[in-house]
Amino acid sequence: MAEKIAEQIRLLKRGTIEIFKEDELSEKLTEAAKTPRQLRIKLGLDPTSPDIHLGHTVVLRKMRQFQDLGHKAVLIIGDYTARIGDPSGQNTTRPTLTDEQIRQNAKTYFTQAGKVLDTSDDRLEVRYNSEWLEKMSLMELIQLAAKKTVAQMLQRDSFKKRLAAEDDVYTHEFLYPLMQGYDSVVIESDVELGGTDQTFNNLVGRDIQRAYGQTSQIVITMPILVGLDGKEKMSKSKGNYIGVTDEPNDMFGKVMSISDDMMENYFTLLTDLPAEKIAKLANPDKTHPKKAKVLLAKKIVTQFYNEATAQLAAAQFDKVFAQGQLPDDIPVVKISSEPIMASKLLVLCDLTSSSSEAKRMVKQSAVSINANKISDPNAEITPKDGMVIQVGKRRFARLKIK
RNA sequence: GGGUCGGUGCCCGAGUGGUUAAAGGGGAUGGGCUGUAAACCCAUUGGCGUAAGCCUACGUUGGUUCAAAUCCAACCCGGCCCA
Repeated sequence: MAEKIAEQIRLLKRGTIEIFKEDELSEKLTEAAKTPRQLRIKLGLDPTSPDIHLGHTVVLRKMRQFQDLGHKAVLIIGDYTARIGDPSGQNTTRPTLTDEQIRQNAKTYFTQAGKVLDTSDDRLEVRYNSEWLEKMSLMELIQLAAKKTVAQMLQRDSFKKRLAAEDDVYTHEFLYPLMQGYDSVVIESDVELGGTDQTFNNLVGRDIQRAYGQTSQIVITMPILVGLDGKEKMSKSKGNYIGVTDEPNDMFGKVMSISDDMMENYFTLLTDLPAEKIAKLANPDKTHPKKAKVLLAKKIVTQFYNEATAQLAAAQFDKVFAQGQLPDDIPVVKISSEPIMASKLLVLCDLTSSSSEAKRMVKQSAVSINANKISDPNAEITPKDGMVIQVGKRRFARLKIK
């Protein structure tokens, strides 16, 4: 029994940054196994952006491990909080969403999370926090706010930094940690998962639960996945992300574009490979980095599609980028056979966003027609069936005369 | 409420009457080199136009001027200090 629990802890610890606190987790797991009962594992989701990417899956994968051990995932859709705005202060101009948008986002979010999570009824519970927050009275809110001091709130790293940098910190931002903590009380969570950026909020949950007479949840923090640029965290707004719904070829290509020193991290957080194996793959003396990266890309594509698709994506990648051949699936653009100026043709094929950009591209010898580089943006092109226009390395269009 | 500083392109930031589509940096994109890696080198980075050129842009609105991101006024928004 004790051994089994130790084994579970070992598994659950993989890839985590910190567990508050490990011995409590061990107690909970032991108690759950004895009773028996399912632990309730909380994860808060922000439905302001509908698409989830690999950064989200780091935490979702951890959640899946808990599910596989028999526990229950409780997803909290922060629909109420989303209506107010962004707590991180990253982007003050973020538009406030309508109920309809939020609901829509939550729905797609859920579908996408299902690619990682076990969605069967006894393993997953989805709750919207408007369910209880909407009903909260001002008095109740004041009582909640009375549980924490201002000094405690100012401990939060992002508040501290922003104050030091003389950036804005709005009063309502203090309410987010409190509300999230209150979520934990309502759903009686045993464990809360989150990225390290959520550490403060999630720890507030522990205090709030205690203040409301509950046992404190265990907080497990996961690393923030670095985005494709290798610098900032993966996020949709920064455009450095791999979405779980990205096309296989796209997904594969994006993984291939990460820098070598990010590979180990990606292997650890995004695959189930054992640590020893990863160490071998990440060591350039033992494995050629390109080869290791191909494996990583295949593993990732396989997770969201299947192995055969991953193989195809790998073959396609090799064909287009290693051998410089054309990809199989080039978007077809219908066009009349009238001669057209090159710069206009590019816009028409949606290969550039403006004709000014098109002209620049041509001048920079980025454009080729049927594999022949062109240099005059004003050249008249006579469209032919099957003619292939290429801009840069990865933008293609095939013409079809209508 | 008072004082003071500020609001510039995707971001940061220089510019204080004309030579400003606006220095410099970051980012991004294209080319070279490669393994669509990193590093490095070169180039591009508002729109329309075949071109000459035209249009739009420095918080908002109005004004002064031949000419305004730059001067004036009012307003909106924010930081800091004081209360």
